[in-house]
Amino acid sequence: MTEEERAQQILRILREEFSLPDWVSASKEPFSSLIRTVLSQATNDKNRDKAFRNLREEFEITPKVLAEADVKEIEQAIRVGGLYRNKSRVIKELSRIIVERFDGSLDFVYSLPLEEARKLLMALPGVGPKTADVVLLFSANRPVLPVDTHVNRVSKRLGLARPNADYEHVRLSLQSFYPAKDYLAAHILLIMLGRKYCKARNPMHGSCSVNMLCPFAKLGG
DNA sequence: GCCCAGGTGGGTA
DNA sequence: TACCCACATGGG
Repeated sequence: MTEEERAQQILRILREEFSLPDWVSASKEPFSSLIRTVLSQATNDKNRDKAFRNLREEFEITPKVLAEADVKEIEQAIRVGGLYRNKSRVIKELSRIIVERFDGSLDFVYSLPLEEARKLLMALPGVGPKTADVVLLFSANRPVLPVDTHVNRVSKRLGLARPNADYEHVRLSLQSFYPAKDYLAAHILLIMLGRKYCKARNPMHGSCSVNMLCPFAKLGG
């Protein structure tokens, strides 16, 4: 079996094992997508959602409104999400930059060449490759496959990326195995696999191939 | 009480 | 370039 065939088989198994949530097909407005993604950094979904709801109750989620908002009020709204001092500063500051530099709009994510759009996003404070790629994929359906902590770990354990690969290498490796139409599904499904079977520090989950509960036990090594 | 969660940026060698 | 660390709440 070639690497490509193996990668395809992995995706097939994942599709059988997990069902993609409904929201996956809905594309989201890029600015609110960016704010949600910043709030999600190193935080669980529940707290991210609470923080986003609280923020939306206090403020209209637009660059103009958030650029002018009081940082302390943003802090109070998003506190439940954790890392709230950093994130509140980041939200205000990136909003200000979007107003001043991009005329208050992230519409460039739809139109600019992918690498340019990516660079512009990553130049915003608090926006690294993961956050930029999530916005590009989820709101503009651009062909990038975001690598979060689960995707990174699981990809390496399944041999979809080299063990010492950095963010870009993991992303390009995964993208080379799948057609662009599958990037979203692969991203979500690898996360679901990581959450369920391949915990970071649980020795029982040290390798998917030795955990008989894991669907990849049947793939071996 | 301890560990983890859909990262990023700043510092050090 | 390659690590190391702060950031911080809530849930299991």
